[in-house]
Amino acid sequence: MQDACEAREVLGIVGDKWALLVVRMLKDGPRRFTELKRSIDGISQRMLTATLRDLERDGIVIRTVVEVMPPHVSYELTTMGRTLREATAPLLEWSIEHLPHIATARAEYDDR
Amino acid sequence: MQDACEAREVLGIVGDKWALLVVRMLKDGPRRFTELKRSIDGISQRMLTATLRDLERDGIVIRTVVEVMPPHVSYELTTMGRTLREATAPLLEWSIEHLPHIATARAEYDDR
DNA sequence: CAGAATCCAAATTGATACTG
DNA sequence: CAGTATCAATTTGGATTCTG
Repeated sequence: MQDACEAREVLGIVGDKWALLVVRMLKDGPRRFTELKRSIDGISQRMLTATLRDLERDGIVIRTVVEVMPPHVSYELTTMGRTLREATAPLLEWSIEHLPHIATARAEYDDR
Repeated sequence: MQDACEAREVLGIVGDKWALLVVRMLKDGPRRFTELKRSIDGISQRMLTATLRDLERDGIVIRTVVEVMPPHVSYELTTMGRTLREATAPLLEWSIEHLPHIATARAEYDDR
């Protein structure tokens, strides 16, 4: 299993509780910190900050300070970030297709 | 963002630290508990048990007690489990392709 | 607005020992 | 072999307060 190492590394990125949610929010272009905060239900500003910094560190998002009045901070996907987003698309489709089935399986399992 | 809910649910499955690693180990057919334990480096037997139970509960793996001597327990992917495995394949390819780039980005970031 | 810093509660996890 | 049970340690995360 020579690629087990790769699999684990990528899990450090996508396995993060919020990372893929943030990537998804950025798929249609740049978003501001507050926009992200508002649109990702339940995320604290602490976690959003941490998630964004990790993604920035990994070269998946770019952080830009926009010097208008009032100034704000904009985040957008890098080229690599967009390829990541594309690579996760099948997973989202899978979830939309199978989640009902999973709910059923789970309910049956819990009945026993 | 009407599918945010789906995205979050699926993260509850794939976002698990070990789940995808287990699914990957099962891609070529059934494996026994101990085989999985050995081949997934660093997993404790506690975590393997918990991960397998979650996957079983969600209808992604099947647990079978094999009544030979000595008896053992076999795990294999369900049909749905195999579709999940296929849906995660692009992500693995992505990781193999981009991980070096991520390492670079990370190193540069940390230098500052 | 976009964070940083601090504090604290809760959830995860590993190590270990035990069992049918 | 394939777990379960328990405990301790670490991590994680939320709430809150403060700042350029």
